[in-house]
Amino acid sequence: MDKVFEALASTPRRKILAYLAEVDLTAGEIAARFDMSKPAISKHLQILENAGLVASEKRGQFVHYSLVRENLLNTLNGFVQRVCPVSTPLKRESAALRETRRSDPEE
Amino acid sequence: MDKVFEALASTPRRKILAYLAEVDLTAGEIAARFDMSKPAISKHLQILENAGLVASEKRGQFVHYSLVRENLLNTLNGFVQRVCPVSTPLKRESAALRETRRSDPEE
DNA sequence: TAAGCGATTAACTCATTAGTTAAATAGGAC
DNA sequence: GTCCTATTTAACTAATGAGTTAATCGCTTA
Repeated sequence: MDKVFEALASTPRRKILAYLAEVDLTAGEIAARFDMSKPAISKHLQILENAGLVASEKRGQFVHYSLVRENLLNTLNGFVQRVCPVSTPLKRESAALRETRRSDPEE
Repeated sequence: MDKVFEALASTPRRKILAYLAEVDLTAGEIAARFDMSKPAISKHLQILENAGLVASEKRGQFVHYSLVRENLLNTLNGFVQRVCPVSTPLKRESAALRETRRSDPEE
């Protein structure tokens, strides 16, 4: 959880997540979208992966990155629950996502 | 938004928010719950207030701090929307909270 | 096998953050 | 006014984070 919030604290990292929300990308494709060196992006990707927010898969010489939505939702949901115990915020979202994944042929 | 995620990146600050979710507290009462100096807590509170996550009110020599739920929910909601556009996560929560506040005699 | 490209690691710099103690500010009580 | 308490500000230190360039690793292909 600490790692997730730590990872989310950086604007470029949140931007990476936003890109990956649209489509899976290789490290190079991600780097091309930023005005920043590749090693810098590589480090950001490591942090995101270490936080469980993205997954990487090496295919040939490319490394493909994809978003891991579940951990993000669970973490934010858990925190919101603790701080705003008024109702049940992201529960429906998480449930909906799990449902989506279950019927998703990929992955 | 950057400020919010920045503020949430610190464990003690998230803990402060959790305390304030239960009850309003003075700066001293908050500091008493941590193994940390008062100036350190004061700085954390400033960061939280600057991010719009807490509000302070000086009453006599005490400064009372309270949680500002709306900004937290809106920010997290907005981000989740961008990254998980699958459905409508925190919208109901925000709506419910606004409803609560509207009919709340306090504040 | 040599060249080239994608990606990461290494080594380093610079700026920022988190914490400290000591001092200042401001209210309340005597 | 003087003292005491609550809180913040100032000044400083130590650790961490974000970025750089150069070097390395691994895969592809000619």
